[in-house]
Amino acid sequence: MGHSQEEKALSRERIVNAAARRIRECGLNGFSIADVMKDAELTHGGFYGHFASRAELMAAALEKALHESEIYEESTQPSLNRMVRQYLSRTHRDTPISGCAVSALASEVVRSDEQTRAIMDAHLQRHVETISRAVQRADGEQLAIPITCLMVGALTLSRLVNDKQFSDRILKDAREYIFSVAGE
Amino acid sequence: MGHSQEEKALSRERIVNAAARRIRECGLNGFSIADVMKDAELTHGGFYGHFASRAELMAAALEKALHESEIYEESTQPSLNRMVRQYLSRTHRDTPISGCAVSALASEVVRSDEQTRAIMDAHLQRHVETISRAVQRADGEQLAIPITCLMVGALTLSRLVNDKQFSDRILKDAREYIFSVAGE
DNA sequence: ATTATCTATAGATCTATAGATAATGC
DNA sequence: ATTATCTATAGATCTATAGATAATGC
Repeated sequence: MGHSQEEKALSRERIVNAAARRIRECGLNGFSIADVMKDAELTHGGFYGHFASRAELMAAALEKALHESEIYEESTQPSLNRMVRQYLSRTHRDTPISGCAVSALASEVVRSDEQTRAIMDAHLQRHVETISRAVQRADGEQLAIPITCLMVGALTLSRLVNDKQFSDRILKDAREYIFSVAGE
Repeated sequence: MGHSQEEKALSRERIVNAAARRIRECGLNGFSIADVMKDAELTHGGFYGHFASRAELMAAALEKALHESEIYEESTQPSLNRMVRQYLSRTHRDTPISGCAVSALASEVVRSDEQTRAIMDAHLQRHVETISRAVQRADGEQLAIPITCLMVGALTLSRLVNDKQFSDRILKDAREYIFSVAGE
């Protein structure tokens, strides 16, 4: 049963973490509040002690999910090569639950409410700027958007196809193409 | 009330057409059977005279939606320039309801059932081959996948951002980039 | 006493089905 | 007589709320 304020804060964090994984695993509408609360080891009735609505949780969960896949950008400026190798890896393809939320949710967020779109929009703009700085070419600004679109598109499509060989090829062709254009 | 077999076939076509638009407008789970039947000017109880389940409609609707955005590929071999100008146009961005179903649904289909994924998968492979033939370069085969990923990614992200200027820039940078690499 | 969480449920919505109705077509 | 469609509803599921319970913290 309910305990200290400190424990409540930890409960809230568990709820947000569980939801941040669920949205990438099941999509924005592929799970219920009861599912998330079960993941967080709480009962679903307790949810509204933490959030006023499902929409409020979704906003917090999307921020969390986007921030997780953004962490490496906050350290010292990463090289484009390293970012691309990580983003277009088989490991990333096979673990969407902890991976890039843009790839996992983009086509759904397009149809979502204003707040949800604004959160992903802001993330995307920061991401394009990170790529822009990482491109070691005079025309880096012109390349940043195409490279970002290519990375997101390639990861998404590699997850879509059933044929493992073709999926591997999507990742490989995309990686090598980016290296040939903006490699070091 | 119910009439001839010919009328039934027309009813079925109206249902599939309505669903093919709905999936692109609202996503795979953003509408009910009642919504589709209303669009088709029928009552929702009559649905199961045409389909055994919602899943059966979804398969037919996805095939239809993908086929619509594929029609230009069936005519005489189109030029890459023309395909790119149409795909990465503001018109296409602003009318997802009749546009490319891959961009509208990719991240949802990744999490969908085997049949749904297989339908989009097959379409994607045909699409990559069409692009491959349209690229007028010796290394066209290596370019086809990156160009496809870039096109899908750019359209999706252009629909995501709120800032119209930034959205226009995504389309423009992606178009010009493809032209610079594989233009005629 | 306050509050974090739990149990139980109201109200809305969705898929699928049952039975009625009004056309078709032998 | 058959069948395409309609009306009505059963059963499942989901969000949100109400009231009970068992901790905390003055």
